[in-house]
Amino acid sequence: MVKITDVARHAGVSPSTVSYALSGKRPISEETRQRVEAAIRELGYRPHAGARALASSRSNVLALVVPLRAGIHVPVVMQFAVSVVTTARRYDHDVLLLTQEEGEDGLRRVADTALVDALIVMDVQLHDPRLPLLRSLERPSVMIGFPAEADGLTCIDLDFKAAGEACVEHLARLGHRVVALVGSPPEVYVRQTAFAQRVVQGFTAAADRGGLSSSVHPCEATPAGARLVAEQLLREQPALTGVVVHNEPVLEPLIDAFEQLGLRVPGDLSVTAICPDELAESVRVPVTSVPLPSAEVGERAVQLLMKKLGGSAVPEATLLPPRMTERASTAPRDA
Amino acid sequence: MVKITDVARHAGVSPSTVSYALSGKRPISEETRQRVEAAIRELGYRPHAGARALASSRSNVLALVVPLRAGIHVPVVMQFAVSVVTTARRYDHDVLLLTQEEGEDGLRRVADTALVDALIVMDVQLHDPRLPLLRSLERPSVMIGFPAEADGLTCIDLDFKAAGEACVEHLARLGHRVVALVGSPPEVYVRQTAFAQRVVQGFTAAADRGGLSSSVHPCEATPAGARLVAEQLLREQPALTGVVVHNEPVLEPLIDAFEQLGLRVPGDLSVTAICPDELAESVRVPVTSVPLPSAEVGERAVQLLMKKLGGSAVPEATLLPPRMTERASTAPRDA
DNA sequence: GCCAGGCGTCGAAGCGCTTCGACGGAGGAC
DNA sequence: GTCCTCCGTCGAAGCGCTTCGACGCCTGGC
Repeated sequence: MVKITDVARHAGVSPSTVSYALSGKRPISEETRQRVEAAIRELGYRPHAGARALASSRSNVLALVVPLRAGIHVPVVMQFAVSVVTTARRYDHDVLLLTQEEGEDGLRRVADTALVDALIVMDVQLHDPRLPLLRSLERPSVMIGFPAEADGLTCIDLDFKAAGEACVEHLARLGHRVVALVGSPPEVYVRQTAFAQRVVQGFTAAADRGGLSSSVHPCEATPAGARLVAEQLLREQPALTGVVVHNEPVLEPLIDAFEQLGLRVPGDLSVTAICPDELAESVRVPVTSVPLPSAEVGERAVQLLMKKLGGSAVPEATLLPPRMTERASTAPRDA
Repeated sequence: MVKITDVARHAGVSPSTVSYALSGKRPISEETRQRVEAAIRELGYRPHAGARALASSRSNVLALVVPLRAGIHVPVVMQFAVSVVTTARRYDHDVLLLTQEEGEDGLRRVADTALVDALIVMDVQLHDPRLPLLRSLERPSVMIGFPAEADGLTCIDLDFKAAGEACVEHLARLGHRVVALVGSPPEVYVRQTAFAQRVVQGFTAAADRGGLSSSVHPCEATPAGARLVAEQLLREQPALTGVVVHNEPVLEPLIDAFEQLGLRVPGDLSVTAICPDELAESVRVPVTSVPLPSAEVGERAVQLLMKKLGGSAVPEATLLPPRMTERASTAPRDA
């Protein structure tokens, strides 16, 4: 193994000079830097991560806790993860993967052993048990999602409440008076997953404000679940003309089910969704949607963490505004 | 931060004794061990990962390279990842997440900096450019998937060839004489992704052996792609009665398309798939399938790595035999 | 009763890097 | 010309842990 002393000898300088040339923490003359860089290249030098972590008390590794529970859409999780890793690399950091299963112990472990410098936590619940832990940790963290009480913590997410509102307002603008939200599976609400709750809040608030009649329907993430909800809606809400879907796997099956029950989209029923653009576009009837900008959220989460690691203050809450794309699934009522 | 010397002082022993009590690498009297453990608990001691890595030249971290290219089924990737993380934790290891995008440089980096002790690589191609790199690395690795030439490397995967054969043989046993394989999107074959190729080999070999007439059809991973292939099959293979699907997202849409074209499953057409059990079970007509045992593959991959890290020899190739589950989508021809 | 051998523990020497204080020399201010 | 400053570099001291050799003591064999 080639080490920093080898590089130093080869370049005719001291090890500390090599270190400073690498980190830029002290000025090094152009000429010396060149020699050092040449030596590094010729010898194929790679600083030892452990030694570096020990001496600098920085591991340049971030922890990412991914959810693996029922009811969350896996591709979205993966998009987050990839975006986090990619962004972290831009800041010369790596990403350690933790599963929800490891729970609080896992967080504490990687933080206390100095395996990681900072943490990103996904799938936050309104009253998440990890909140006090994150507050007590001596390392910065960012949560993707908003708990009920976020004092002293840093959170970022799509503004799901505004997204719910945007969907309803879009439907209201088109003249719809009776709307329904087809949401996540029941267990997601039972767990009080923050983002699901906020969609409901926004949906309901906007409907009330606009004087619309509204109802909320959890839905199993299967085609069968979709059919069930479609039938139920038809039965219980015959005047229904607008639907908001916040449940990725169910979007296409639900539209199929409506059509099989004789409701044309958007002729009889306008449908909007909160889901990735790819999904919205790939459905037979492209769906007017508010995408969850996972790539942006992941990137911004890492950037927040980097700022915190750099000692800067960051806003406690970052809510990304929803951006709706109109597609073929919504139309004016009585059009 | 509490360190090993604090623990030692508190327990009235030397630091090395604490270390040996923790690692078990030398005998320690029961009584001393108790005192050490008590001290650790009382002080909340956590060994510093970097220091440990530096002194022992073991980081207790594994690298996992996940694919993020088009045409691979994301939930399956996630299952692998979770299984790898979970198993690694059982062996007191953590997992560093690398994306395919980082490529060979990323592998070399984490290996050379001693950030990780060993590597797991997914989505192997027949002529994978990372092969020579993995051979040259001084750290053990395991590939999930089989390249064309695996000499000197360790590979594990479902025996996709046998899986393809099993599907055909099952159909042949039921009396079907004309079969088709609906496969992955074209780009997967263009890239020569190993597992996709092997399914084709097994499918074709078994069909030839059994004197069946067979054809292979790549398929875009969208409902539209499924419809296209269904129509094409109907047109070009009117005598077709058996289909093997190896393309998760397309399974349900394909069956829908067949039924809309007037073919009943399994009445007119028997369908088998290579896909996760959950998917096979969630389709309207539960599908006879060979599951990809991702959890087992991930677990075994980690175990192989642990053996290699322990200095033991391991088999170069581990092929997990396919296990078919019969469901409602297959029936005897002319039944 | 004496010596060999092993068990249990200690001390010290690193592992490879960063960082702090120091220092020589060059340049600017007066 | 002198003094001060700042730039660029060096040396040494750790960072917190593991591990190797050494050593004392207890046990057992004869």
